[in-house]
Amino acid sequence: MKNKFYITTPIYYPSAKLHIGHAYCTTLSDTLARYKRMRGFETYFLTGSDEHGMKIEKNAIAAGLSPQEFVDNIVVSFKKLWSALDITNDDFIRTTDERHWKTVQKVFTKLLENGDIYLGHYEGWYCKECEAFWTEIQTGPNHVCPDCGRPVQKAKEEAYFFKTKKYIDRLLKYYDEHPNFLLPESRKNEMINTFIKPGLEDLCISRTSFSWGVPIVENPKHVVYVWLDALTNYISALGYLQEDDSLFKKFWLDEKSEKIHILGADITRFHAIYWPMFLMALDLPLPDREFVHGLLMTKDGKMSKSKGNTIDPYPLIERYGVDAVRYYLVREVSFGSDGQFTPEQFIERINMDLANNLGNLLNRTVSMINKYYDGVIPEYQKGINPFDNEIEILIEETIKEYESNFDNLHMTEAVAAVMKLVSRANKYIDETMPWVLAKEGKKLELASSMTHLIRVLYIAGILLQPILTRKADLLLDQIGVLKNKRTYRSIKDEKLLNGVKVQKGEQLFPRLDEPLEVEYIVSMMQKKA
RNA sequence: CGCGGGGUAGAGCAGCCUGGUAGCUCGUCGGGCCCAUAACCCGGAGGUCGGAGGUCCAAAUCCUCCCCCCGCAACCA
Repeated sequence: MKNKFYITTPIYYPSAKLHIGHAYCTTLSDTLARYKRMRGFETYFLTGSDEHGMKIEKNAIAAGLSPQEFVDNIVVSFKKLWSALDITNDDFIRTTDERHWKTVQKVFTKLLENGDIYLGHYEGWYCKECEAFWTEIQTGPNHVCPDCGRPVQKAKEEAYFFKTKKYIDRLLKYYDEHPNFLLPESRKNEMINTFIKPGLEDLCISRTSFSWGVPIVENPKHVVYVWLDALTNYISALGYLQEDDSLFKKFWLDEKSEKIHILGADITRFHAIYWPMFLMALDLPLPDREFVHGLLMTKDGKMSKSKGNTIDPYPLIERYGVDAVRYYLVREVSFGSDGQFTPEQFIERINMDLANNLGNLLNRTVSMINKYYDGVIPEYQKGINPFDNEIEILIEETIKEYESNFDNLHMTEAVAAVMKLVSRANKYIDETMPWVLAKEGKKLELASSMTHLIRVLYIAGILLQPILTRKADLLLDQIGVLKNKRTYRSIKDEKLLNGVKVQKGEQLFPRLDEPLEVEYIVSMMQKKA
């Protein structure tokens, strides 16, 4: 059995502000990391930034800064966003970190010595004005620079290439033997049909046309080009080929560690084809799973800088709180599918699930315990009311469903299962009608009704901790759970809350005025455009 | 014929692999309740499952063709 867990997000490119799509990916990863920690796995969660390349070099010059100053500024904003979203990354790797450079250079040397790399020529369409190479497809039929619109010329430059052919068979075999390596499954077929079958080209891994990158020791006019640099972050952050490689041994080499990369569809090819090849060439174990999440789109399609339809997560966090935003991201779109962000659905999701269902259940339950028991929770007993049994069984089922869904990276479904239990508890109030039981003096039945509701709230509070990083605790505060009883191990303890005093607090999630809030979000979106 | 995903109730989605009463959330209409955040609970209406053909006792589901939307196409999660 595995007892360690290593999870990574992609490293984002600091050429523009992060939008809600980035927040989506990182929040889901964080939720998974928090879940694993809660389940007792020793967990290491990595995110970071991919800071090299010509685009950064150019943007920096335009801003009158050195490339390093330029990325330093933007990375501050990355870290600020992750902090606002309560992201619990253990490390933040920057490709400009010295430790990363060292590892990349040593990796390059190793591949060169092993004969996996050769010096050749890269041929492409070159824009003299922008000093940039473009591909056939990027320049379009008229062969113009996608940046400045001027005509481009065919040009050649010396470059190093990685020999992919050597590893294709091994890669296909790995796909076969590890059906869960690349998820969802359709992605694997896409890789094979689109990129491998038509004949995979060798990968260009160096450039001489710009200098903002990791210099190649053996030939310093070259810098390492994109993917060999970027993908290596997953092991450079753990200390691979550095003085202290204890984390690398613990989380990458140890068979008891599950290694998982979360990534977006657009970079699947690099993660699913080249990254395993690099690792094979280095004679290192491959990741256990790579999960390709879907895209969060707006009504105008994919969010992009050029379309100007990106959603900034900050105003949402400020106005609705980190819990609401995290909940929305995890719950609204099934992890692995594409989804659409609309202001209406954002507000409705918060109102329906968090205010009406969860918040209201807490509120009505605590009110009744105050009213009927002076706030002291009575003793839990099974099977008193006709519907008690059903609730008891559903609690067990919910926990099972939650675990198996989370373990299979179905975070959306895991949360949905919890909310289904909460909803069932709201119904249970109508079924048992505690106000009638109170009037008729049916003490045993009334007590049972209250304790079953409390138990559902307790279970929900614990299970939602990886998502509702703050409000889950506020919920548990209100039902009087001691801080040291908020662990996963305690959820089986039915006597836990006997005699505990509830503490009615503020509404957990106040109901939002939908038309008003939709208007606010829309105005915020237009301000950006 | 570039590759992939999709078209199911007013909106958003599941079901399709392994054919057999079309399901979920929201909205809508009617009712209930009074513990609660105009909330909660119950019930109803609303679908020729993108189109055409085929296989079958039986097709949303399998096969063929067509139409439409979206994404990717070597640095936008």
